[in-house]
Amino acid sequence: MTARPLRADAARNREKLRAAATEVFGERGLDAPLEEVARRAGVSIGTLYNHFPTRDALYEAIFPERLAALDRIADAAIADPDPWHGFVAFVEGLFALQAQDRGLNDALAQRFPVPAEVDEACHRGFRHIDRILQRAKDNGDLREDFELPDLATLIWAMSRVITESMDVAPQAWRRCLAFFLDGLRTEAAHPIDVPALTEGQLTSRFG
Amino acid sequence: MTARPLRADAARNREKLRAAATEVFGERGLDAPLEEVARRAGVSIGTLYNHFPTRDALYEAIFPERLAALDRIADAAIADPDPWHGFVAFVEGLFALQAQDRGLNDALAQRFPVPAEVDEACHRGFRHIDRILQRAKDNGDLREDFELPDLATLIWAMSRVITESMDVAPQAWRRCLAFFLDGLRTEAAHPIDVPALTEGQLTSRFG
DNA sequence: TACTTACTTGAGGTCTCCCTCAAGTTCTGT
DNA sequence: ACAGAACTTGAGGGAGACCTCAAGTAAGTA
Repeated sequence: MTARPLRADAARNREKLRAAATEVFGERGLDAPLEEVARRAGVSIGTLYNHFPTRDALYEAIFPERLAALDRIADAAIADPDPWHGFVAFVEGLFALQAQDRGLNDALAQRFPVPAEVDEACHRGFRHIDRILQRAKDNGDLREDFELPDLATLIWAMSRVITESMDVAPQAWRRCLAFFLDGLRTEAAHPIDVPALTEGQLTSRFG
Repeated sequence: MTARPLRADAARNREKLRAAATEVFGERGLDAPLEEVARRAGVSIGTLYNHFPTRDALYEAIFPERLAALDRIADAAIADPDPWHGFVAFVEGLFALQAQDRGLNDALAQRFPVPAEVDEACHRGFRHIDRILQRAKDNGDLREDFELPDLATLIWAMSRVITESMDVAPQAWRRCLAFFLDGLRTEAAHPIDVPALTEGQLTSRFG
């Protein structure tokens, strides 16, 4: 079970690959060619496949670190004495992360099927987030009919705004978000007759 | 200059290609393989290139019809006695079109560079739209700081929501839009400190 | 009916990315 | 210093899409 430790050069290469993957996916998104990752790591494509037999294995090596950043943002949001402010800070922090990292943007918007492990981490995070929403609702700030799946659709929405505008106006997504947030306040709410996505609908989009 | 008329079989093939392209791009988006278009038209790939030497030529053959539908929706919106209702009907009609046609969705969200002619048609449409917005603002319904470029970002946003949810919940985008619209009412408005995209920023995203 | 010209065909070259594996290289323990 | 295990290499085969062009077919005209 306990695999014997990697040889020194192998460990070095593995780390170079991880770093290169973080860079490349961050810049070009999750569909970046693996040969670019290998090239940037200064290693042959064979070595890449040696360490990470599949694309998913690379994703798994990268995402925990990113998702941890997200957790920190969520924690801060929950700790915020003002629930609405906490909620706003959370979504702004989330999207700022996405704006910095095309790969994370792709992953959160689920533009590509993502390995189970990463997916599960997102779900754990999401449950965490439920508390942020609930707190803001209980305080009368966030409209009652905004549910967790609606946050997922907001992520889809913003993910495109981010990718399309980032090169030309890196802050433009904040404006779009501001309009949206103004619609999420209790006093702005008008009844909506379309139900939220179900958990099943959210997860069934891939095989 | 006045090209002599096409031979009968050629005219038939050209039309079959147009129809197939409409179908294929509608289902699979603007990046659908041209060989699929040829296959569906029951014609060889050579013939396709014969009639439409570039992808853009195909787009140009297809979009005028679609954009005309959009114009009709805009006209109806302007004719609406209630400016806010007209505005809402316009965006709902717009996104309903996009939900029916992945290709149009791609084109309006400018997911791919689109030929100048199509682009220009969009711009003409957009100026038209300015009146819809202005009317709703003048009537005190639409917040003053919502500008034309903000509609472009809304299109980006919704285009992703549409593609991601259409297979699983074809109406889900309406819910997301409803939240957004609630943020566009005058009485929901809170000041926003990020400026709208400029015309230049909107158009400079491609070479 | 036969000829000319217009049109169609699809195999095949190119490109990009995927992934594999036999041969070569480098580390590590003795 | 050596043997052997661990690791790396990159050429190469495969898949999918792009686009071209020489050879073949069919429409229009006399």
